[in-house]
Amino acid sequence: MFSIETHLTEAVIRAVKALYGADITAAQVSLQKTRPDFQGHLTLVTFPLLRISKKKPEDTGEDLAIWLQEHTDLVLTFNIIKGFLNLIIPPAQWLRLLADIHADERYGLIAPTDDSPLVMIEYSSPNTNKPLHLGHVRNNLLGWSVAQIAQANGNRVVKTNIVNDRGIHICKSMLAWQKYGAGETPESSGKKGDHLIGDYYVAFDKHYRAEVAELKARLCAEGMAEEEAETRAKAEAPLITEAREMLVKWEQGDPEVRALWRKMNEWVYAGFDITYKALGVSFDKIYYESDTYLEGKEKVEEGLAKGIFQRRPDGSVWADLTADGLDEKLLLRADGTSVYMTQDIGTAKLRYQDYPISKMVYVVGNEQNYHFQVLSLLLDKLGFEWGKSLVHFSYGMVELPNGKMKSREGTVVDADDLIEGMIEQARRTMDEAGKNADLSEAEKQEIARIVGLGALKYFLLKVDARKNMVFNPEESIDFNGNTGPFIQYTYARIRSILRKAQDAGIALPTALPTEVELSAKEEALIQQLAEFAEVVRSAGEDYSPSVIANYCYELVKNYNQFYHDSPILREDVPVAVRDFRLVLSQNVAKVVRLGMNLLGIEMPERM
RNA sequence: GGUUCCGUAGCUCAGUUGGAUUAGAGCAACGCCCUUCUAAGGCGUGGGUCUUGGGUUCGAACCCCAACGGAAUCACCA
Repeated sequence: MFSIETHLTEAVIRAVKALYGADITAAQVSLQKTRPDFQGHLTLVTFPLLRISKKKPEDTGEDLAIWLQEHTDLVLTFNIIKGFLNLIIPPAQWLRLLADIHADERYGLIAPTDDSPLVMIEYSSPNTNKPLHLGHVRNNLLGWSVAQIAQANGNRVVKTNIVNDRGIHICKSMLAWQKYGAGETPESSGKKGDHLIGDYYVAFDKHYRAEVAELKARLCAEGMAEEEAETRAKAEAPLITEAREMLVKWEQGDPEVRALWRKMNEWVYAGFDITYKALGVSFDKIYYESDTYLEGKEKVEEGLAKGIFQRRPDGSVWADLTADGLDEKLLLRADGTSVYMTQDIGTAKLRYQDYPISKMVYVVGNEQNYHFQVLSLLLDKLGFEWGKSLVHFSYGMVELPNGKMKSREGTVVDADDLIEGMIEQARRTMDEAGKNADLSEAEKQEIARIVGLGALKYFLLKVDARKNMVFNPEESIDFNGNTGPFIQYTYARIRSILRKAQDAGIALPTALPTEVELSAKEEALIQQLAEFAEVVRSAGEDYSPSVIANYCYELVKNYNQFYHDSPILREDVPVAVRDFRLVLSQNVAKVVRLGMNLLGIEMPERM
């Protein structure tokens, strides 16, 4: 693919050789986009070259500029401000660049081949005792997007999900359902399965706390100190005791408990599937902790035999990571049961058996940074090739204006409610604008879905993933300004123009006119379009959907300015100009769509 | 206390292989622009000691050191 920057960089290297007799590398050529307040497209910063030229910045710039003008067709004119050589690229180069972009339906994206590296991306990984909330939504959208971006950079991608389907938390829901459920099912109640299970998790907590309060009061009355009474009550309340007994039965494979567990998990999965589908995310392979939690033991035993791990007198197994600057880490309890870390080792083992993974990416919140630091070391010690280079894609929390979401305080933002609310809001905005009168109800609803989800997804993905972010439920998510709908709207407008052109019998030119005068805005738009390839590359390198989001916004913002003062289909526009503008618009739409699709955001043809 | 991350406009956020006098958007506030390709748009006004203090250099929001403020983590929970 033709790139003005690449050619210019090479030319500068030759110029420095010719003028000053020195060999420099591409890395030493500081070429950047010219700032908007100056004349030019690209700027060569000559300060770093002064040591070579042994001349003043102005003279060095002039030497180089004149050489470039004489020996290449890349420089029309130039201006120099101190160490900044601003280059104006001839229009023919921009037209050539646009023609290249126009010819490539998937400009900027690299298609994977059978030999491409295999990247496995783990995301979502929910517990099965309650429905998904806003924090999970951020995880799911980031995971999906990171997978799309990895693929766009020429990797084969396997999306995976490890479902935490076992443990005391599920037993709590199961127990509460047995006690207070009266046989309620998703069918009988009309509730989504995950919400039904979540309700019983809450019910457990409510009754448990009542028991604790009662028990504590009795113990205090018997003369026990308050603090001790509270600890005792929490540990010995009948409900928690029963839940623990249930977990033991589960581990023993008690048929009745297992059957209930299977039934209730199925309800949850059915509920999750609806949410996943609404979010537009999916997985290539799903792992369940009930299948993997025993697998890690074998690996730990192996490490023990190799002398990587140590067994203590009580029988527990530890990894000593003090040499790596970390602590000692428990891998097996004294009774031989596994812990979280053991499970992750087991899961890694299974994945390695299933796929020839070259890189593993875990999309998991930043509260687990330490865990993944340890996991990386352990997997490496155990001989997993990708262990050392595993990527913990560590993202920040979604907070409310008053701080964290707390289920106790009922401030958890439910994923399903949020999605539904966004779609409804999109529909209202749409109906008020009244541009949808000729559409069928189904079409209206489909656009509302695309726009509502676009708003939600863009809102969560435009922010740097590493950072904690704030979501204000009162203000809700905007549809104006730097938002998904703003970008979708621009796309829909372009599509509308293209439809109108077609209706008027104007064929979209396959080849660009060669003789067109370009405005500065138009040249800048082509330049920006061309940058998409580099943006995708950089988003892939940094695992950063927000880079794509911000690029799309900037592109669309600039297009809107162009749109505002450049007529396209009006009578007085010369044919060559009209054709050029149609092609430019079409390619802006194309690139924006490709970019937004990498975020999992769909683009409406109308809105 | 140790480790990691963060601190940019009233609010939410861009801006890191250091670059140009005047640090950008959006929201909120206040103006202007629809008989003209979709006004979910465009244009404008006001709003900042880039937490603070040192250092590195031709040049620092960005790199280094320290302080202050906030978050996460340092579980035989997952």
